[in-house]
This record gives sequence, C-alpha cells and structure tokens, in this order.
Amino acid sequence: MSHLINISEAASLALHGLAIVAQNSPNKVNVKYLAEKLDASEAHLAKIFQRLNKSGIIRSFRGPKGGFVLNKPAKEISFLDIYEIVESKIILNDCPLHKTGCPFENCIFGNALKNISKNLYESFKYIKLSNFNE
Amino acid sequence: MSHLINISEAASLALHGLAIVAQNSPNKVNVKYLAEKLDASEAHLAKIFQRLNKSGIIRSFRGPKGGFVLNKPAKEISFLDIYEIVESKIILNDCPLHKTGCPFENCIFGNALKNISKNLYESFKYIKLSNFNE
DNA sequence: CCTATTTCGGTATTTGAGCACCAGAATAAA
DNA sequence: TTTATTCTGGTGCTCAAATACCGAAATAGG
Repeated sequence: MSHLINISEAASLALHGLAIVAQNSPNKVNVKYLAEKLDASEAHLAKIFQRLNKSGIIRSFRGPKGGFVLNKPAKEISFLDIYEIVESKIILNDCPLHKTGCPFENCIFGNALKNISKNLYESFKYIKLSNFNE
Repeated sequence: MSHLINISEAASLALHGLAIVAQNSPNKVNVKYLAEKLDASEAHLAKIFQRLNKSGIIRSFRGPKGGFVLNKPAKEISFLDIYEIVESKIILNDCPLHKTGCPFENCIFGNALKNISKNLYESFKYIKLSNFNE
C-alpha cells in the first residue's frame, strides 16, 4: 500500500495550517487553534511551524496573544516552497540505482523518471496559498 | 532530503533484476548472479524475487542450475505491474488530510494531486521491460 | 543415494521518520 | 512584579518499513 507521490503528513499540515494563517490575516493564529482546526497534535504542529518560522515564510510572536502571521503575500507562497521547507530538499527522481551503479548502459528508466518528476515539480509551483478561497 | 516520487530500492531492484532476466531469456538467472550484477544484497533480492514469483510474473526453479525466468513476454510487463507487486497496492494521492478531515470545503489541493498522480500512474504503464536494449 | 546448489518462508534486526514530552525563554496584561 | 500564555529547542520514544538471517525443502548431477 503505497502512494505514488511522497507527501508527508507534516507537509500537508504545513500547507493547510498556512492556509488558515493566510485566511485569518492580518490576525495572529496560534498552534492550539490550528491543532483544533486540523484535528492534529499540538506538539507536531508546533515543530512544523518552528521550521516554517526559521525559513522566514512566517513570523512568530511569543506570549499571550502570540501566534503566527505570514511574512509575505499568499500569492508568493507555493506548495513547492512549503514542501521544500518541510522535507528539507527536493531531489528529482532518477534511476535509483545510479548511486550504487546501474548495470545498464541505457538504463531502462531512460529519462522517464527525471521528466516525470520535473513535471511534478512544476505542478507544485502552481499551487499557491492564494488559490484557497472559502 | 526527499524524493518527489516514491520508488523504493526494492522496486528499483525488481525492475532492473527483471530486465536482466529478460535479457538472458530463455536461460535461467539466479539470485547470486543478480546480486553481483546489481551490486545488491542477495538476501534482499531473494525476498523480492519471492514476491515476484508468487505474483506469477516469473517462474522459479530450485536446486542446482535453478533460477528464474519470465512467465510472460517482456512487452507485457510494465513498471506499473512490478511496482504494484513490490509495493503491494498503489494509492493515487489526494488531500492527505481527507481521512482525518480536511477543514476546508474547497481543499487547497483541489484535484491537483489526484490528476498529477494519475498522470504518473499512466506514465508507469508505458515503461516496459522490453524498452530495454543493450 | 548422496551432495552441492538454489529457492522458500518464517523470524529477527535495523533504521529512520514521525511524533511526543518537557523545561526554558519571551511577552502581554493586570 | 507576578502570572498566564505561547513559542522554542533539545531529547526521547514509537512504530512500521526495509533489510538481514537461517534452517528447511527441492532438485540436478554424479
């Protein structure tokens, strides 16, 4: 039982959480609220938002009435940006045996995987936080 | 550090291993030979080929001069077939929060993920064992 | 038969991601 | 200045997937 595309729950929570932050702009949104809305663990969300904060995509405020706000317009934040922050670095797929040494001169994968994952990469660029309306 | 597309080393070894089997047809190919060619663990390859055998895609022969042969033409074996055997079942990606409950009526993902992974699925169908030439 | 070879299949181990916990630091409000 | 609230960041746990191990079963060849 496997998904074709690698999207961790963390990446998904980051995206949805940020969508909520965008929605509530310019008010701050705190982890507790996000956890309720997303039916997720506070601890886990807190960790994810720490990373997002460090990346500069959001700003954080401690203390009572604290929380998070976007640090740039929602139109300028893509799923690719978020994905890259949460999953550290994106690698376009190639023949998975290339490191250990694919035995074939003309690998059966050809450029198929590279092309496909390049498409995927471009698609992720087009999903923006501002796509969301409710 | 994350790959966009989920391809385990097992799936990759299965594909490359089968390509070697196809190449040597109609002779049998054993695990030891495959392990050398692919610079991989015998134990791991053995397990993978057990699964492939059970699925009917190959036939196995025990004992001296034993090994594996394809059980159908290379043209009729796609990467999708192999992937599904090794990874058990493919799930097309959708909003990863749909199970626990995406909070948005119009999910930010829309049908994007579903469409993208459907494309991926179709692409995997077109990579056949017979694509390989050397 | 007997032996060497090879797959079979159950089980054990490893590893890494996902997730949780908790004490500490910052800050708003009274 | 005190208290309650909220993020911070280090560490520790958990669990499933990936991988390894090993004795058993099959069989080809002599």
